[in-house]
Amino acid sequence: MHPSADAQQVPRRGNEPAVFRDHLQSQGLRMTRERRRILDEIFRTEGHFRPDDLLVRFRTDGIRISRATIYRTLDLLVAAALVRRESFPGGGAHYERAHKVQGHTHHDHLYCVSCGAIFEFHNEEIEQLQDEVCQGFDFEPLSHTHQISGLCGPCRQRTARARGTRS
Amino acid sequence: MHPSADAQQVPRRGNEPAVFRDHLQSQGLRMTRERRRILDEIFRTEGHFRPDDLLVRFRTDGIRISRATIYRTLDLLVAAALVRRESFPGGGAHYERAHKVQGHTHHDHLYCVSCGAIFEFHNEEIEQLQDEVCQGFDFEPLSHTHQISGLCGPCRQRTARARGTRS
DNA sequence: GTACTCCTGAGACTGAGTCTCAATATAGAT
DNA sequence: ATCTATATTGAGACTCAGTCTCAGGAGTAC
Repeated sequence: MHPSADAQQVPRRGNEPAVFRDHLQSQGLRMTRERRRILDEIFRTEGHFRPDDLLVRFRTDGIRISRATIYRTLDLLVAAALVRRESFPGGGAHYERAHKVQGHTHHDHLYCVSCGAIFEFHNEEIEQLQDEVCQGFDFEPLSHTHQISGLCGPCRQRTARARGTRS
Repeated sequence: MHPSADAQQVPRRGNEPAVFRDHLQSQGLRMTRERRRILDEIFRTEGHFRPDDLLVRFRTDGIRISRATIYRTLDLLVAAALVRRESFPGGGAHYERAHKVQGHTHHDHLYCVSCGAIFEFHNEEIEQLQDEVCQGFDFEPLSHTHQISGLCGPCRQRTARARGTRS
């Protein structure tokens, strides 16, 4: 890959409004006050959030932005690769800032199907293998969701015992 | 890990009813006609299915099993690691037979955020690294969801161009 | 067979996310 | 700065997956 091209591909931290504007323009879409406010709100805070969290925060601040607009804008931000969507079994979608932006790391999840516990992990080798897979498909990875479901320590012992005793 | 224990851990193909029964018994639950029929129906066919697909198939065969029972049973099958749950952005959950069972392989997904195209991939090295991650957490992996979202060929060119021209 | 509980079905219910459409705001041209 | 074409918004109705309730039915142990 071209190192110079790469430098342009990875948006700098703080550069999100320009990236978003470019994405919108490329599709003939407009940067509106609502879209800018939603973007600002997301990049003002860390961590996961749900669409309704944004709605509540805006309401609290006396800003009226409709639920429909929030959902529509989140779709655009995901398409622009600025925001990442994550969904856990049994819940609505969560969103978070994309971690392609310089200086961020990201994590994936272990999910216990029995008790619902969530653990975070990060493995650089897996990340690299993913990129190789994508190359093979002429696919540009923007984000990913990697959840391993299974049984954590305590739950595992219970289920393993039950399975082992009878066949 | 103990190789002998492993042989017991991996259910043999065709052994699903016994595995399910054991799981139920271990929780003080019962193997009912409905649960058995749902299990049979799932293991009679290959591929993904949605809960309502089962509902329709049963209706077609003149078997009345309620939606509630199907959902409840799917939860139990997931907990017993016989069935795997997969959810794509913007759609309800899909289920499929778990692939820990001998003689099956499984795949993960590339998902184009722009056009919605889905590609399947399988990478054995990633699988192994996952297992290592799980060991580090004292976590028994039963299934996983690994989706890479991004841009496929045509969509990628459009977005990459838009991002590259202005900064 | 009896009893103790778990299980099921029907449909009401919940909550996330989408759609509609009239009113409004944006980007670009003049 | 003004104008115009058209993208965008808000409010709420709507859809649909999935959950809950509860009265009647059915496993399982003895």
